[in-house]
Amino acid sequence: MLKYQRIAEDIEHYIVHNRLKQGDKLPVLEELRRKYEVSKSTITKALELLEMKGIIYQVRGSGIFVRRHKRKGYINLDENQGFRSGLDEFQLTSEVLKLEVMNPSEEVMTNLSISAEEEVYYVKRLRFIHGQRLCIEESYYKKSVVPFLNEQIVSESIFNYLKEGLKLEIGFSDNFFHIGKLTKTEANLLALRTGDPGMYYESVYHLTNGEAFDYSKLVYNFQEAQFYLQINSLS
Amino acid sequence: MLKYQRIAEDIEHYIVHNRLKQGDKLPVLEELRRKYEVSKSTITKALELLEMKGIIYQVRGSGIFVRRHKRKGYINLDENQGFRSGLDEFQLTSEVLKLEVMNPSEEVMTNLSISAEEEVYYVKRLRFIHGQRLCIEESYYKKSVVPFLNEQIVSESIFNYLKEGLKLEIGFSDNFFHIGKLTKTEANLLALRTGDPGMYYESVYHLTNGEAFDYSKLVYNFQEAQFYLQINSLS
DNA sequence: CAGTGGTCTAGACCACGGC
DNA sequence: CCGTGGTCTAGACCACTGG
Repeated sequence: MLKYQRIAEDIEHYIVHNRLKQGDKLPVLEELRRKYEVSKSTITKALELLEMKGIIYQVRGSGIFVRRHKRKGYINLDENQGFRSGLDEFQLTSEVLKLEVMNPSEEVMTNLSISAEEEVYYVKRLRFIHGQRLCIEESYYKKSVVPFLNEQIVSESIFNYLKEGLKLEIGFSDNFFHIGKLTKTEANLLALRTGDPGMYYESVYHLTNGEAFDYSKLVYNFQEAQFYLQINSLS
Repeated sequence: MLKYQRIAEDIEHYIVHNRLKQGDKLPVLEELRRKYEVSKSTITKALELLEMKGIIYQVRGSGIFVRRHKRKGYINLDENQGFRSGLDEFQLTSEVLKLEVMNPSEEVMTNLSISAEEEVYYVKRLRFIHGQRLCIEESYYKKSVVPFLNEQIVSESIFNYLKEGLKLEIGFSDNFFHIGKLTKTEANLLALRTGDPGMYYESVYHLTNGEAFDYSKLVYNFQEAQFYLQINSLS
């Protein structure tokens, strides 16, 4: 593990452990530099990481402050699935509806940039949060990247398996969503009524080398799904 | 303007101007360094910025590549309002329903971290996209930060005024949303039916010094609203 | 004007990809 | 093995905040 990652982690732990609140001041840069015995740039890099994660903000001429404006019960879109699995705080379980190897449809071919010959795993799950129906999930994984899946893996956290088991390095994702009315089939699965509100969410996940390996389509239950998102300015 | 910002902008223009596509390779780091006559770290910083913005991705041992998986007609949540105003591509107009100075409600006090005495501007607008009703927006601006607003400013892009006119430096925002059914009042404004799907979106915008200055509540029309979001891994 | 964070440099060394 | 991006250092200088 790299120095700046270790330092970032340490500072994050420090914030959590000391129950620091929004706006609380952290030690100044020079002090951190002395504490960790690294160069200024390394500390800067660590703080930059924490800033991107929405954990702190830095004010020139003033100091480094804690950013903590989350609301309880909201799912963080950034750490959804592929990234920092912040869903641990939620009791998330799954019922596997389908698991098979297949050839991709046009839609899947487009989103994963593959040909009709390349096989994919198809996984359809019903996901529960605190025992309530949260969403229907249909995922397609490139078989060349994810060579094996079974009922057990798929009934737990797939992304955890991809990262811990297969050591896949996930780089970035493209996400699209809109609101609509549930079809009869969708409503049945979510124990709602036809025409009730639903959020339709699509993701394409890429490895660090840019290769797309997962295309997922989700339909969220309007009664259970609430999200939050921290955005930085990036001048 | 800083060196690394200027370089990042230049590279972005280069990508757009040469119509580079997803996966196209950019010149290698050393070449860019020579071209711009700066140190390696400065180029790295510029590329990091572009990476965060979702414009490129870098692969160690391989190169720098263009990332361009947007879908047309989707609103980018990152560059919504406060940030890179990418809404220019959409024909966005507003009808002002209300504009007044008032004392904050409990809800506004909490979200802006202010007391009951501190006055705020209240703006209610109906926003149109390509002439269609996109959303109802209710915004509260701290009067101490935004001392003046009038009908004309408010009928155009408020954030543009805040940045260009007032020279406010926006640092980050916290965003929350969920799905629900429209009330009668909401449905009337959006020309939909009571009980139709809607997306309820709340934002709190902060200056670079961490001070919250805008709390906004939006209700999106399910027929017009579709969003995208690029997420990076941030190990 | 002292304190604090931000930019930039030059250069050493490391880690990964692909031939 | 070589080319490529990533980390890290030490230090100079700059820009903003707040008393």
